[in-house]
Amino acid sequence: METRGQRSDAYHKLREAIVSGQYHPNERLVEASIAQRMGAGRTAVRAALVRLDQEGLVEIEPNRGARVRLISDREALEIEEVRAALEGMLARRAATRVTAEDLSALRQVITKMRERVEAGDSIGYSELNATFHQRIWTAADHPTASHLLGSLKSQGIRFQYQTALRPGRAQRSLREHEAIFGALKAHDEDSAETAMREHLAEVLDTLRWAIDSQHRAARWLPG
Amino acid sequence: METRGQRSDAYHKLREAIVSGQYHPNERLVEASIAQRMGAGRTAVRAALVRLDQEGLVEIEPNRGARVRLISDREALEIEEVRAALEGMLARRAATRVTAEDLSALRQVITKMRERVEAGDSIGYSELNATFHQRIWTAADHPTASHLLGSLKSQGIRFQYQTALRPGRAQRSLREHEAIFGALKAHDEDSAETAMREHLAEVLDTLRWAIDSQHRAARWLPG
DNA sequence: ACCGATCGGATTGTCGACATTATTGACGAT
DNA sequence: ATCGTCAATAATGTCGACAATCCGATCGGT
Repeated sequence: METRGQRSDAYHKLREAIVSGQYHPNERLVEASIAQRMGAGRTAVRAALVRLDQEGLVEIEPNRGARVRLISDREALEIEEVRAALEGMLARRAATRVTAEDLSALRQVITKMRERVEAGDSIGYSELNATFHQRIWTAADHPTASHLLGSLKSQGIRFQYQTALRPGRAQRSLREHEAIFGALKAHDEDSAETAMREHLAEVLDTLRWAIDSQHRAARWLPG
Repeated sequence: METRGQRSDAYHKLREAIVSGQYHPNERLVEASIAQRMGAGRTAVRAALVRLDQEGLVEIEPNRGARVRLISDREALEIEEVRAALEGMLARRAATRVTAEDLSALRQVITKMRERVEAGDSIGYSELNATFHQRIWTAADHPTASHLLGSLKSQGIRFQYQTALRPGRAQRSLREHEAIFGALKAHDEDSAETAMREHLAEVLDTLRWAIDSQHRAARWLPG
């Protein structure tokens, strides 16, 4: 019964390690050391790397090994665009399918969000934001899109908190979430989709701003 | 210089074999026989299977091997929905980026499509349809979305030709493509997106119809 | 005749060994 | 001093062998 423990979760472990930032972008992932570090065989690690490569979290160059894939600024923006398109569709679907439980759960999340905004806790807000969106995914009952969104999310993780830095963003974001909630509660497909799209268009704008100001900073300090 | 040939294209070979229908859905993919059949080692085949599993074309059950994944009717519809959302976004982007060459290429494709419709050649039409859409992808210049669409397309391949069976579909489809072309030519983002969305909504409807009539047929023959 | 246990073939999962390939650093010629 | 060559090293890619697992068939008891 206690034979488990060495399970083939090398994939999950490694994935978690990358997403949580234990390995930096462009850092080399040497099979042997990883295998030792997590008590798995090199074979299992290899398989995990192949999966992560296909998933876009890792890049394998033939005969040159694997490294954590660096998501470029441009790509981060593209990911956000795809997310907007997909979540817009999901919001539409969710409008006709939300249950009472979904709605009450969403309402609770919004309440907590409001608290965080007032407390100035932007990282707490960010996490609530994620749960809000994911609750909509489940309400939309659309495994295909949800799967893709999950994968995209883990790729864009590096940029997740940068959008929270913009002054006044949290308040606006909160209002946008309230609008989405209202549309879902009214079971209004069109409003739900447009509200979600407008929200994510704002996020996209904020991300552009964050990336831009990052570039400005990079030019000042070293020059 | 001719040492190549044994490259690790086991993945590409196997993928092509599956997509082109050489292996049927739910058919078992035995590592040893595949390895022999394409002159690769079992290791390479294993890696290929892992990638294909992550890609959704193959399903691996631990200790029970791999089989060609069967895409359910529901999933086919979901895939088509995602495609609609993504291509709508791409059409919008393409509207501001199409070059003169893009437009002339698209015009040529439409001309050929018209020929096919008049000739009643629905499979030829289907192929032109694919090139039309893909040309828009490249015009949109959005690698992230294009990559996802390519992956989705190969999953839904089994349903590709079923939508052509509906009477009168080709004519309507042709008009829809013309509308998309007009919007792109006018560099009108909004019309481009809505034209594309309406087109794919029609495709989605046709797919629903095709699946439905399939079920009807299945009840008649054996019952 | 039915049902459960058990055995055998087939297939997958894992490991270690070895060949292949890049990369680094030292060396020597110009 | 600079460049190219070459050896040393480290990591990846591949293979064969063996263990673990699954599935079906056979067999014996009731």
